[in-house]
Amino acid sequence: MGKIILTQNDASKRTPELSPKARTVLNAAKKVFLAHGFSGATTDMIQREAGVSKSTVYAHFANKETLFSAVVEAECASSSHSLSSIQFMPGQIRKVLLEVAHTYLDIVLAPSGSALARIVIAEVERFPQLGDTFYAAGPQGCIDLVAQLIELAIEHKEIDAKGRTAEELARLFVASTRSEPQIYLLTHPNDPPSTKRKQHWSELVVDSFLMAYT
Amino acid sequence: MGKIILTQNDASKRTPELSPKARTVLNAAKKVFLAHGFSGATTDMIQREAGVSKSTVYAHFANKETLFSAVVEAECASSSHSLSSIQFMPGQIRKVLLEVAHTYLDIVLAPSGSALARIVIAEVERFPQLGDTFYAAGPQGCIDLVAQLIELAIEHKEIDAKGRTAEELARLFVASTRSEPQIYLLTHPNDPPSTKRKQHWSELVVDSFLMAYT
DNA sequence: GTCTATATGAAGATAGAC
DNA sequence: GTCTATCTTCATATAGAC
Repeated sequence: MGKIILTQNDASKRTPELSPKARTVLNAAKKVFLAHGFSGATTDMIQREAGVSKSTVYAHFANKETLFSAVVEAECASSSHSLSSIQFMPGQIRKVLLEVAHTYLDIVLAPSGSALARIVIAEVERFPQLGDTFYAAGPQGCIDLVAQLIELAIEHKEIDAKGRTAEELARLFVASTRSEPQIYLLTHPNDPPSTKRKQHWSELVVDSFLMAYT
Repeated sequence: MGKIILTQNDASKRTPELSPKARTVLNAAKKVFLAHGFSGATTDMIQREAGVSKSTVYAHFANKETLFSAVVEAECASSSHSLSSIQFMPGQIRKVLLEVAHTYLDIVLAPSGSALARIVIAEVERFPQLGDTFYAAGPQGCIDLVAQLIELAIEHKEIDAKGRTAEELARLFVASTRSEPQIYLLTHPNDPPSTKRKQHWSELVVDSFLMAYT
């Protein structure tokens, strides 16, 4: 938990010097970039959305690339926040894993989550470091959390790793949870899954995982 | 098997009237679009790559959008071809599933496979039908194959579906296989997984699946 | 059908006044 | 710092000759 609070401090300390106008520009840029991607977005759109002039944008951010990176990094930092509150509960491993699956799917499948994945995947060759930032904050962050939960469950004899490491099991669990709903949404932006579908998928994943490793 | 041959016929019949010049343009466009995406690619690049003039491009394809769609559809049609040769073998379910996993990962993680996924994900809002085409040819095509294999395995008592349908199990298996290596590669284009890593992941996925459903 | 040359429009970035 | 007006570049698409 201490770790989690430190992460939050890092995030808010990363951009403490942003003036109100700069924040207005950043919020407008977030909206425009998430909706249209890097190439599809224009500085005119951002300028209009922010209600400022073109040169105000360039007064606070050197160019379009800098602004894009700032938007993506801010989104990555804030996106997986809701996962950090999940805690291990003895004797409730199924319930805990279901909560992880629900929460992670809610992040990944939210409009902002899928838009973030879409623009990072689209632009990672132009902005290589954004791939690291996204993967670390998203998939790897969730894997680390689940690995900790699984280690505790192994100690409590609620999970039998069958010779695998907790990290391997976590990687498999998180991948299974995310994969199918995410690729479907990324290829069908106008057909988001219903709550019922998300629940059904989470149960399939968790029950299959526990059948293998109990 | 008859079904597979029909699919091949459809694919080759879809563009039978393409003149040599048009095919030259299409191949050049494939190379340029897969490397730079839709917005990043310019008709100048395609023109130069094909060794023709600008108006030759427009003589065969109405505009940049039409050319892009043609490229993506051709790639989708040809990409998952190697999966179709996999057949059920009694008493060898682990071996068969490992072969599916290896083959599917080879497709998904190949340079052309990941580039295809990248540009479809990036441009699906501009070209909604390409999302359908990609998902049907890729993930869903693999799910259908695995569902058939699992049905046969259930008949042979090599798999116990535990109340689930073969389609659900196939969806889970295919998703687990693809997810982690794919999202890693899509966010780290210059760090493709080694053969050893692919093999290790395939074994983790297949063994976990069989532990749950045997 | 194919080429060269060009029209047209859009978008990133800047100059100069306040 | 902020604005209006403009510069410059570049990409799609077309016109007209062969």
